[in-house]
Parts: sequence; structure tokens; C-alpha cells
Amino acid sequence: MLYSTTCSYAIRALARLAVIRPEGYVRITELCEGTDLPSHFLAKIFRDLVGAGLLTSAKGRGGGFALAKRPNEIRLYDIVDAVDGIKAYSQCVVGLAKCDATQPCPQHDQFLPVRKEIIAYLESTTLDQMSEALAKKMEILALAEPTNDLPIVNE
Amino acid sequence: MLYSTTCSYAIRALARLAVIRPEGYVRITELCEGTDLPSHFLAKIFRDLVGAGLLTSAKGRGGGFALAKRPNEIRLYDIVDAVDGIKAYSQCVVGLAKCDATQPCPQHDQFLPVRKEIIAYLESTTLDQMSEALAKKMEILALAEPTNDLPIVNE
DNA sequence: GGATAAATGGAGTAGTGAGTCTATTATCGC
DNA sequence: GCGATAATAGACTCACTACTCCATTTATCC
Repeated sequence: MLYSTTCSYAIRALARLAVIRPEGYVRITELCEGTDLPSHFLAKIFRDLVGAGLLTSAKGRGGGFALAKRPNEIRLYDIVDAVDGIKAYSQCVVGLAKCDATQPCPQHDQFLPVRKEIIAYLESTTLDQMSEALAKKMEILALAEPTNDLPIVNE
Repeated sequence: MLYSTTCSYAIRALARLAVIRPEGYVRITELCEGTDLPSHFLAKIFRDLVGAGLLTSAKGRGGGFALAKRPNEIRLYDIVDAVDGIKAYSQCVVGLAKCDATQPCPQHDQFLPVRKEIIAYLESTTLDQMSEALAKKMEILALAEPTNDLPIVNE
């Protein structure tokens, strides 16, 4: 997979946050309701995202986590960088330390276009696009199972 | 990174094997000489590659591991599939079980071209290309450090 | 100011991937 | 057949990622 499990949780949670309340505070428990997101673990991940400047937080009644920027200003790239570190994506595909044009690894040249495609994807995808797609999905699920008030979207 | 550490070892070792002796048996110790490949661990990995039909093995004097097919018939795809399992590449990028055209994850459509690029890369790259690139690299290193008989290529 | 509600911090646990080590088995040369 | 050689098998350790839990801190409401 492209991201770590932790990073997947972060992406899904942020997309959900943008859907539920793009501008206000959302509690962790509210965010995880009806999903398989592990709330305690997500709390830990969100601490880091606060530190990375992607989220702001407020304690006490009415508090929770809120996006630090507008959804269209948060790129997938920023989330991945905050959680996994983008450095991993620029390293040699076969894990060699010394790998450049003069000392190429067996895949160096071949892999360039793939890496470019991945980085372009991470840079061009923003949270508002993701939340829009997620909202559409939740809508479809709600129609498919009209008896459920809160569709389980993430299993 | 695109592959697991284990898979990187497999790729590097197979490329090396194809350079050293494309058709005969090579001992693990010989294969790891002058590299940072962990020989005991590689022995374990090679067992699996024998099971996957990429390598054949022979015990005793004169034995070792040899490619089960010609280098141009072994694709990067086959190696990755044998070690990491290609299934991981076809799964949803954010790790959702239910993710298809009707129930897309927030990244489903956007990620398609990236996935295609990765798969195309894995399918089009073969061991002979990789060994050729590696041989070229070893040559460059040998010229750069003419005092060394066995250049360390993989640190 | 007391009760409640939320994040925060950090210790602790579990499972997995990476790597080591040793004993066993098969093969070859003599 | 015997000794050397090399893969095979599996138990074991280590580190790291994923995840839990609880005590603490901070804020809000009454």
C-alpha cells in the first residue's frame, strides 16, 4: 500500500471531519461514530496533526478538533508528510542510500515517471475533493439502506 | 516506499544473481559478498522464492540458487507478487474493504492513473533490464575506485 | 466553585516484520 | 562410506507500528 495504516486513518478522519463540520469543532467520539476508526488511536494521531499545523484543538465542552485551514488548502501531500513523512517517497525504490544519476540503482531511470505520478497525485488532491467524494458515497449508502440513520461508511 | 524491506532485498539479490551467473548456481555467501545484504535473512527469502517458482536450488558442493527462468522472463511484478503479494497494490489506497465504482473511497477515481502507472512499471521491468543497469553501475564504481577488486555496490 | 466534558500525555500491550542462530538434511568429491 | 559443503527448517530475538488505557489538564456550564 501507498500509505501506512496510521496515515489511512488520518486521511479518512480528516475527510470525515470536513464532511461533518468543515469549520467547527468535532469531537473524536463523534468523528468515529458508525465507523471502524479506532478512537483512542485517532486521538493520538490527531495530537500529531495539531502539532503539524493541520488541525486546531479545543478542550472542554463544545471543544474537539477543527481544520486549521480551509479544506481546499489541505493537500493529501500535507497529510502524508505529517504522518508518514514525504521523505520515504523520494528515497530509492530498492532502498539504496547511494542512488543518483551517476550511481543509479537498477530501477532508477525506470521508476522516475512512477514517482512523478505519485507526487503529482498527492499534490493535486485536496481535502475538499476528498470530502466531496466521501459525501457522495455516504449519500449512495444512505439510499441503499434507508433504514439506517447513520450509514457505516468505512468498513 | 513502494516495496517492503524484504522485497527490496529480493530484488537486489536477484539482480545480482543475474549479473554474477545468469544460468548457474550461486551460493548465498557469494551473492552477499561486498554488499550489505543480510545473508541469513536472504536465505530465508530465497526459500520463499524457490517455493514461488522464481528460483531453483541445489544442496551440497557446487550447489546454491539459480534463476528458474531466463532473466528476460522474470518481471519485477513476479518478484513483488512473490514477496509482498500484488494484492496489496490493487487494494483501496485508504484501506477500505468496500471500495468500488458504486461505493468509491474519497480517492478512488483520482488514484486510478497512479495505480495503472505502478502496475505498468512492475509488468514492463524485467530482470535482464535490472541486471544490465546493475552491471553498468558496478562498472562505474570499479572505474571510480580502481584499487578495489570487489566494489561495494549496495550500501 | 463544582460537575462535566473534552483534549493531552505518557505508560503499557500486542502483533508483525526484520533479522539471527542452530540443528538438520541432501549432495558432492574422495 | 566419510567429510565437507550448501540449502532447509524452524525457533528465537529485536524493533517498530498499531493500539489501549488511565491519569492529568483545561475549558465550559450551571
